[in-house]
Amino acid sequence: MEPKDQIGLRRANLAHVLEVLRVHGPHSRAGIARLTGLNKATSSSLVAELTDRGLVRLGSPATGQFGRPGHLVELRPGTVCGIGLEVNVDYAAVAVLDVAGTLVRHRRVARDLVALGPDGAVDLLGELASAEIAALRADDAWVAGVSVAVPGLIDVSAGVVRLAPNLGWREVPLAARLAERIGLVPGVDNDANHSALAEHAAGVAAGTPDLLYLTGEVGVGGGVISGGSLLRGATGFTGEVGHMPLDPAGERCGCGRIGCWETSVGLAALLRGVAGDDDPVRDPALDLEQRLTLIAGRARAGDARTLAALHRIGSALGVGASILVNVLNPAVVVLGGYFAVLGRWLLGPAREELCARVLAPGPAGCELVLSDLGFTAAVRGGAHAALDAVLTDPTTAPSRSATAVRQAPEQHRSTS
Amino acid sequence: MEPKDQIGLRRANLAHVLEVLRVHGPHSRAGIARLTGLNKATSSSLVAELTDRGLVRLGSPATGQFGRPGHLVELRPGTVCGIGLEVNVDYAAVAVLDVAGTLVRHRRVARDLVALGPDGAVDLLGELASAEIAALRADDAWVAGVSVAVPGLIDVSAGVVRLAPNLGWREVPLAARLAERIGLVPGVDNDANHSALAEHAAGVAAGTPDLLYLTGEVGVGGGVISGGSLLRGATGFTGEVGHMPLDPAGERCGCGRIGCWETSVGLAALLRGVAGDDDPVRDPALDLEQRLTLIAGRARAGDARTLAALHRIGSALGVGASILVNVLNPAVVVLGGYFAVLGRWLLGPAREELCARVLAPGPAGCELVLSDLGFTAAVRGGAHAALDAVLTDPTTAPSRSATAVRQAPEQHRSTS
DNA sequence: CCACTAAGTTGACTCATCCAACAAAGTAGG
DNA sequence: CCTACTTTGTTGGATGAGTCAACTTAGTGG
Repeated sequence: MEPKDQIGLRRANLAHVLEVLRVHGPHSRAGIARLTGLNKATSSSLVAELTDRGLVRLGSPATGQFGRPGHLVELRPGTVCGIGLEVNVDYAAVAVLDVAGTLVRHRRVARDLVALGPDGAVDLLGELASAEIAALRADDAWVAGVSVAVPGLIDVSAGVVRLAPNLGWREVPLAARLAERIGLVPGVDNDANHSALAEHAAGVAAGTPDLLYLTGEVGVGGGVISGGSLLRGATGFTGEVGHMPLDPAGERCGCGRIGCWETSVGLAALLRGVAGDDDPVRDPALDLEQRLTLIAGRARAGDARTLAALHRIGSALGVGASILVNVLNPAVVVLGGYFAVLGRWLLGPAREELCARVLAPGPAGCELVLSDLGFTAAVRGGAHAALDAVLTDPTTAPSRSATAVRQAPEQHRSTS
Repeated sequence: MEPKDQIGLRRANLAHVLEVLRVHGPHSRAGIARLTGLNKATSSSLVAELTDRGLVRLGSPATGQFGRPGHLVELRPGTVCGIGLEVNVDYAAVAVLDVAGTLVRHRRVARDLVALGPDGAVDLLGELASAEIAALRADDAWVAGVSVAVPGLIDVSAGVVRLAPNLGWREVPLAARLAERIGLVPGVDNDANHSALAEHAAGVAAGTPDLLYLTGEVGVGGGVISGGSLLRGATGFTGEVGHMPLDPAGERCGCGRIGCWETSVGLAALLRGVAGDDDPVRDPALDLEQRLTLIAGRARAGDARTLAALHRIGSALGVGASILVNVLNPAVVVLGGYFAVLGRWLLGPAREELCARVLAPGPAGCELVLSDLGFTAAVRGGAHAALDAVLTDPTTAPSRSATAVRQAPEQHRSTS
């Protein structure tokens, strides 16, 4: 990790320049030198190399007040991209982001993934990814990597899905299986972790070094970013917050235990709360978003039962979140999944409980916001995770001048 | 943080060598080169500089099997030391550790700190620290730093105790106040955080990059080390685990809320559980350790009430720990404070609940162990925190040859 | 006594950053 | 319109860290 070489030092400084551009936006080479603390000459040299690798470009001849105006250096859109994939219960998705953070492409296909099974899922994901990779290569862009979000317990280093209850998967070597289809080894991670990365990189909480992301789906998952990096834990299973035992007198959970947080804030609790057994919301022909639209409509119309249920869920959400806030002390808690869709009615009671229960003084512990990435957070996070490899080691991106001469004969290897 | 200079690179490599020696024990320069991936020549040069700074020394002429035997390089005891301080309700303590991790000195004085108040505490801590600093200077040792552990909410960067309920402190600028007495600015941190550092550096869980430390005192505190470094959170208030609301039908907590974890596993719960109103354990003349000895004696003797209470507490401990384990996924959970003293009776039921509730597959999530540092963990952790400055930047330690010539006239500045 | 092996040192070499001087490209004011 | 001023970006030389390869040193084993 720590550079030990001069070349490692160079790597770190290249990465540092990219980081500065990501955080502070376009700047002249002199400005970069000031921001990084490096010498002007070094800054120029670094920018030259990054330009050669297609990561930055010289933009508009900047707005100067005095003296010679500089040329702005900006992250170059379109040339170096990361691909994010997502599997979920009833859909799969793909997203392409470039280093500038712009969404190049996003596609989502509805499919019953449980019925397809792991084999079918690998086929589907492979197709989605291969199409994007081919399109990017045709565009002369370079693919920095691919990363897949899966709702379940993931062994990140091995690229294996250990357990994904909602998909019915167990011990699926997803990275290896996908690698056969797309020609490069993808990363695999939990969907909440990927979503947290997306929020950290580009969402409402962009740049916040300490944030907590909560997904509201069938289960409730958590992704934790602390000190600027994703918490992984000893075996990669952090953020399993759905089964916190919050009420010994509560209901039985799908996991077999009593009073798990999920039983009061999960999707099942929502449906149970707002709708009786023969309510149209439960129509199996409806998908998640249609149901949520229906519920939101009732809430907007002032339906008492709906509002009461949402209030109850909001409070329970606040109680559970307070535990996590006291343990992790994030600056922001981002609510994703269905929480974000119905957030308007959940946020009030949730904030009330949260603020009442957080021990840390000041308002710092109480910032609770809704994700603006909606259900796309996980895919986008995957793309960010894939891009992270280039952003921390820009030398992995191929040189566009030298390579053409020196590495041209080896092109086949890099495309394999 | 990241080195950007060659001199930053040098710093990082010096630190890397120290790290290797700390983790892998004494090695020859050639061995260090292999372990670090650096060149033999570089390794020699780095070791020479570290020797000059008093951080390492050449030890025994190593045990070789073939070829020329190397001289072992080892962390040098006694010359570069960190000082840890601790304030608690009924005692204050000081500990001195050297870079080799050996406890040079440990002293603990019983005192009613609540009665003394912040001013008295500053006096007492100042005396304890100054005595050690003077002794070390007389020994020609160099003090790398001082760090104080306080049971409460600490603003680490400002060195201010925001709130320490058990001490009755509020907004005490401890770092600044102590700096006046001892001539250097000490670090200040939460006692659980410091204890976690101690366990990470030298306790039962030494070297584990992901661990959770739980203190059993009047309150219950948590220190989290994840990915090899201490979790601090946005404002430095991580690990406030005592007030997790685990039972809506539970007892009222000192914080005013219902069913906090502390109400079932804190020291008050222990006393309530094992002893009636007029039980000798409640004799106000007894201090904590005497009470615990008494309780342990009864448990050993098979007293039914005591055993039942401990079993109940153990279970509650496991339930609460399971939440933290699911969120943080540590490899080890270390129990400190009174949990460690009575651990023999708590561990069984706690492990049972923990293993039943942890979602992560395999035995990884279930390792629950007792601290072997006992009530000294926090002070020791302070000393480790102080040493951390030198270990991450060895160039802060004064050169012993060049300094004698070049910096001799400036000696006064460095001792001020 | 002589191969053999591995440790540690030395001096030449590479390469990244720094430094200082300089050329370039604008603005402000007479 | 021209000149002083300010800031950008480049250039060539200096510093210094790490690498490499050859060499010396110091043991073991036959």
